[in-house]
Amino acid sequence: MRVIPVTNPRRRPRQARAQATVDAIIKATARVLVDEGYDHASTNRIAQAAGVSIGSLYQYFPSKESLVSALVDEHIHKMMTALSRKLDNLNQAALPQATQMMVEGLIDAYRVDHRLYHVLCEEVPKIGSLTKVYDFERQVAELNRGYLNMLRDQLRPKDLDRAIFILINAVPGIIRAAIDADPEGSGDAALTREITDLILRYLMVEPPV
Amino acid sequence: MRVIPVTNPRRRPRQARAQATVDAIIKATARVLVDEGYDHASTNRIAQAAGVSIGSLYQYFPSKESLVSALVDEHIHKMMTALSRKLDNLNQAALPQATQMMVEGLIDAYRVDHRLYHVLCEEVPKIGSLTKVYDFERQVAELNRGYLNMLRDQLRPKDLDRAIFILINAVPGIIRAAIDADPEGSGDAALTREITDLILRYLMVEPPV
Amino acid sequence: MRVIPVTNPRRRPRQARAQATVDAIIKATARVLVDEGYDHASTNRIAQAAGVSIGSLYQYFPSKESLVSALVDEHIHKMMTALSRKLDNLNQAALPQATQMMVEGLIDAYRVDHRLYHVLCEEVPKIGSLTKVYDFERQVAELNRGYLNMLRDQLRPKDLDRAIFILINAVPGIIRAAIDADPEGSGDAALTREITDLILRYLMVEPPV
Amino acid sequence: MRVIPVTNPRRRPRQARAQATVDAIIKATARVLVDEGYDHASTNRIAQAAGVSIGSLYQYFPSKESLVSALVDEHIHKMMTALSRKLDNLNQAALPQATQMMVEGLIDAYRVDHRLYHVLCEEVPKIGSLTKVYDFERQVAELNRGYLNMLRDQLRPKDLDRAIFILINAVPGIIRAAIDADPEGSGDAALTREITDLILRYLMVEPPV
DNA sequence: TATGAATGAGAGTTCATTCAT
DNA sequence: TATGAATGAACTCTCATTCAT
Repeated sequence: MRVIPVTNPRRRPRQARAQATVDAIIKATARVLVDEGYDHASTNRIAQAAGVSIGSLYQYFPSKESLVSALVDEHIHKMMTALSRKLDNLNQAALPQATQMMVEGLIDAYRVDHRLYHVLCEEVPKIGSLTKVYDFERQVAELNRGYLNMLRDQLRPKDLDRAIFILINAVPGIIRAAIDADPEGSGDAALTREITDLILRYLMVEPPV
Repeated sequence: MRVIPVTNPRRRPRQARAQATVDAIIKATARVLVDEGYDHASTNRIAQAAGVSIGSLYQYFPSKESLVSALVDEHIHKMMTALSRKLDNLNQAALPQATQMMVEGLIDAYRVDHRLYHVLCEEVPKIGSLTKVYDFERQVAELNRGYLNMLRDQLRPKDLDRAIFILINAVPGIIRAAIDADPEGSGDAALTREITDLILRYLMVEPPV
Repeated sequence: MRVIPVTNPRRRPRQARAQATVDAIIKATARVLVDEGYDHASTNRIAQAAGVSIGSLYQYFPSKESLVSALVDEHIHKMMTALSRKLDNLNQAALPQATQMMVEGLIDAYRVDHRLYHVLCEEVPKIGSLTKVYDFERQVAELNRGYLNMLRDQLRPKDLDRAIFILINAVPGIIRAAIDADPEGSGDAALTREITDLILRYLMVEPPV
Repeated sequence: MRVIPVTNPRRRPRQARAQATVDAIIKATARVLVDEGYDHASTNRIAQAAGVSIGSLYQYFPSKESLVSALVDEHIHKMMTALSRKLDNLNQAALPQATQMMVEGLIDAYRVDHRLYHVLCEEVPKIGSLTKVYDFERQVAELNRGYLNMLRDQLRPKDLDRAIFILINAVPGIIRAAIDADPEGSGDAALTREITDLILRYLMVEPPV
C-alpha cells in the first residue's frame, strides 16, 4: 500500500529540537482546530498553543495553508495506516470477507481523530492544496480497483470503474454520518454488517444471506 | 411536502422595492460566491455586486452569516422544488418506480445551480446557522420515511430507520461526485439506473432484473 | 506648462469629508516622514498622525507605496508650480535672462518643503512607482528642450540633447547640496549667479561677463 | 591620497579563515543587493548566500547597518583606487590635462560595480552610518582642493571653495546618469570631452578650443 | 430609507537579532 | 568558533460592522 509523504516544510529540520518543534506545531494545530474551530485557529493562536513563537511556526511552514496541509497529510497517513491494519491477506480473501475487512478498515480509518477530521471536512475551506482532504478516498478507490479487478468476472456490474465510483462515493458518507451520530462506536458491528450488505448486494449476482 | 421558511431578515420588507433589494443582495451573494469564492466574498464586495450600499445590506441582513444563511435557505428551497417536480404520484407508485422517480428528482435537485452548491458545501465553514446546508438531506429523509413506512412489510431490511440512514447518507455523495465529474449531465440516465439498482438491491429481497 | 495628476486613489471620494480625510492622510505622511524618518513611517503610525483609522487609510490608498506615491505626485506638482512662477515670459527672454529665470525657479522649486524632498530622495527606496521622484527633472528637461530648441543656432554645443542631458543632471545636484548647506537661503543670490555662469559658459560661445 | 578604514567589525579577525568569512559575507551582501534589491536583502538571506550561518554573520557584524556600512566602505575604497589609477602625475599636469584625467578617473570610479552603487544610492536609506555613501564625493573634493589651490591664480572663479562646491556637486550627477543610460560605456570618450568642457569653461577665463 | 465614510480588532507574515548547543 | 533554532515586535493589510449624514 502506498503511503503519502508527510509534509513539505520550508526547511528540513536538522536537529531533534527542530523536529520536536514541528511536531508540537502540527499537534497544536489539530488541538486548536478541534477545540476552537477553524475560524479561531489563527497562526498566532496555534503558535501559542504549541508553546512556540510565531517566528518558529513560519520557519517550518511558509504559510497557514501549508501548515494545515501538513496536518491533512499526516491525518490521511494515519487513516491509511488504520485501514491497512485490517487489510492483511486482503488479496487472498473472497469477496464477502474482503468487503467486510475493507468496511471495518474504513470505519477504523474514519474513527481516527474523527473530531479533527470533521473540522477538516466541515470548516476548512477546500481551496488550493487543501482539496486533498479527499485524497484518502482517492487512495482507497485505487486500492479497491486493484482487488476488484482480479475478481471482475464474478461481479455483477459490467463496468468496474462505474461500480467503484458508486461505492467509493457512497460509503464514506455513511460512515462519517454514523460516527457523528455514534461517537463511541457501540453500533459499529451493525454498521459494518449493513454497509457490507449494501456493497455485496450491489456487486454480486447472488449475495450471501 | 414541508418547506422551510426563507430567511429571518432584520426587517420584514413591506414594499416591493425592499423585496427587490433583498433579492438583488442574495443573488449577488450567489454570484460572488461562485465567481470569486467564499474567501473573496466580503460583504462590501457583495453589496457592490448587488448595486447597493453596504449600509443597505446590513439593513436587511444583520450579519454576514444571516446573509449566507438566507442564500442557503433559498437554495435548499429551490432544490426541494426541483425534487418535488419528479415526485408526482409518488405515493401511488410501486417501489421500483418510486425509487427511480426519487433518484431522478435528487439528481435534478443537486443540479440546481450546482456550482453554488459546491461552494456552499466545500468553502463555506459549516458553523452556526450554516450547518443547515445539510437540511435538504434531512428533509429528503423525512420524505422517504413517510413513503417507505407504507411499504415496510415488503422491505428486506427490518430496521427502517437504519435503512433510511444508510441510503440518505450514501446517495448524495454519489450524485454530487457524478455532477462534479459530468457537469453537462450526459451520463445522467446511466447514473440514475445505477443508483436505483444500488437502492433496490439493498431494499428488496428480489430486486427486478 | 503641463501639470501632473495628483493621486490614483482606490476610490474617488464623493463627500467633502472624504476629501478632507485624504488630505489629512497625505499631510500626515509628509509630517511623519520629515519628523520621524521613513523607517518609522508605518501605515499605522501615519493613520494615527492623521487622526484617522488605519481602515480609512487603506480605503483611499490601496498600499503604502500608493500613499507615498501620491505624496510624491503632490510634491512634484508643487515644485512645478513654484518653478512656473519664475518662468513668465520665458519664451520672450534672451538666453542669459532665461537661464537666470530658470535657475531661480529651480532653486525655488527645490526649496519647497525641502526637508520632505530630502527624505523622499535619501530615505525612500526608489522602487516601483517611487522611481518617479525624479519625474520633476524629466519634466524640467522637456521644458528646456522646447526653449533651447528655438535658440539652437546660437548655442555652442552642436548636440542639443547631449547639452540638456549634461545640464539637467548637473544642476539639481548643485542646488540640492546648496539647500542642505544653507537651509535659510541667504546665499541664494550668489548661488543663482554661479549656476547661471556655469550654464551660460557651457552653452554660449561668448558668454556675458 | 587618503583612504578611509574599511570596517569596524565586532572582532578583528586574526586568522585568514576569519578574513575569508568576512569577505564572503560582504561579497554576498553585494550580490544579494544587486540581484534581489535592498528590500529582499535580509540578513538571513545574505548569510545563506554567503554559505555561512546567521550566527557567524553576527559574529563579524553586530548589526545589519554595520554590514552594509562595511560594504559601502569597501566600495568607496575601490572607487578611490580606480580614480587614483588615472591620477598619476596629476600635480605635474596643466589644468586642461589634469581636468581630463580627473574626469576619466571619475568615470572609471563610478563604473566600478555600478549596479551595486546604484542600489546603494537609490534603495538603501541614507540613515546613520549609511550616509557615508557620499564620502567618495567628499574625498574627491579634498583632492581637487589641493590641486586647484596650487593654480588658484589662473582660475576665473575667485572663490575657490565655491567653485569646488559647484563642480563636485555637478559632475557626479552627470556621470551617474550617463552610466545608467549607457552601461557599456561606448560613449565615454564623448562624455569625458563634454564634462571636461563644462569644467574648463567654468574654471578658465580662456578655455582651450 | 439609503448612503458610504469610518472604524479597529485582528489577520498572516517578516526579519533583525539572540542564544543554547 | 560556528551553527541554526528560536524569538517576538512590528509590519502591511482586510473586512465585518457602525453610524453620521
